[in-house]
Amino acid sequence: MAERKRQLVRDELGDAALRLLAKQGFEETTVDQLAAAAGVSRRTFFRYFASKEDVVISFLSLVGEQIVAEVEARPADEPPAIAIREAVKAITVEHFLENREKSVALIRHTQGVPALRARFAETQDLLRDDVAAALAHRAGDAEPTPRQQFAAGLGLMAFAGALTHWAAGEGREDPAVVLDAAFAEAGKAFAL
Amino acid sequence: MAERKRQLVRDELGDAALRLLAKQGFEETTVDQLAAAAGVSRRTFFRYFASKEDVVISFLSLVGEQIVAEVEARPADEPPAIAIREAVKAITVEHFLENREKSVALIRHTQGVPALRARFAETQDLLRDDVAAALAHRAGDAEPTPRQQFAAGLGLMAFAGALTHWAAGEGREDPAVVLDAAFAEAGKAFAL
DNA sequence: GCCGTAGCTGGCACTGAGTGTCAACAATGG
DNA sequence: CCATTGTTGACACTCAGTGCCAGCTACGGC
Repeated sequence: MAERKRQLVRDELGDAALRLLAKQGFEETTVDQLAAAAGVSRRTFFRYFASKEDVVISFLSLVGEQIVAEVEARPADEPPAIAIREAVKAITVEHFLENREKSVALIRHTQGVPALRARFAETQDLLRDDVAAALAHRAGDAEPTPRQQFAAGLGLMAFAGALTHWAAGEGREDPAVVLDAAFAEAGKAFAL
Repeated sequence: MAERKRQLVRDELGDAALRLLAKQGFEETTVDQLAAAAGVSRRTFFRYFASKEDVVISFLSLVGEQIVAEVEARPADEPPAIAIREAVKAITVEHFLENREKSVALIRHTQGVPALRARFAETQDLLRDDVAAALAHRAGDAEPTPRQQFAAGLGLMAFAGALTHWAAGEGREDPAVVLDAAFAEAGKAFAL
């Protein structure tokens, strides 16, 4: 129950921060202001978020964990491309359709602010390892093969591309359709 | 000629920095120490490198520029996968074979230090846009298509994978062979 | 109800990255 | 010999992130 309270505080803190960031811009806002906006000290802010970027990015990396779990749960004989596509589809639809406006704003910020874009690239890079490991584990291998790593990376690129496209259209399109299109294009990337 | 001198100073500075970083580790070394090792002030260091990570990464992003130029120079009817592969091969062989030890150390550091790995992911992300633009320009398009973006991304992933593999083997293998293998695997990433 | 203890909080001080500003000091050209 | 331009070092400053400690709360045992 202490765990639950901690999560509650964290949500509260994150909401206040996102509101302020949306109003002032990321680079123009200091951590002191974020803490003040939520009514806590700067020190406490850093007990809930490892960095200023973390407030924005943690949302994405939460999605990441669930994608990994979903990939792992997919049938072992399914091709990697399909497994990732369906995993991403399941999680995305669930997460992004509920609070569309917030998601669109979040994605836009992540694309537009250099520091956030960098952090996004970083987390995606780390996530790639985890997805590749999930693919390997699902197939009964101990170590991911290069091909599984490339599949994971390409799948996440398709995911990111779909997110960008979806956010550019204000989130009006059906995520499943956008994702299918992105994965189809990604699959033809190296077509001769 | 002022330009040339500036480049000279920059090289000198970079060399001294890399030597110290290799000895002490990246996180354990402050910018003050890097500056002192080269005999300049901290302020001057930042006139030549935008950040501490930049000393290590700028080498990679220099390679990036040349890859873009090489892609652009490739025949327009060549498939993207081949164009990127050959472009990367040409640049890589030229750059990494000459000073093998330095390259291996650089790659190892980039993989091992979280901050550098993050920066690498970031620059690769930016480079992807440039490579995609080069592909588009070469094909006569104004804007890169999603497929070209995925091709650029997958090509750079293959590049990075090949670098890792090559550095893991102390740089004893033939880069061209390693790259060909990586691109072959990458091409099968989404095979069904 | 009393008390130790465990977790959370705020305040403080500190390190280290990165930036703006300015004065001193070449080097260069007329 | 002088003016101009560019480079450098020094200083001060902001801000992110961390370590440390003292105070406060809540909770279970007695």
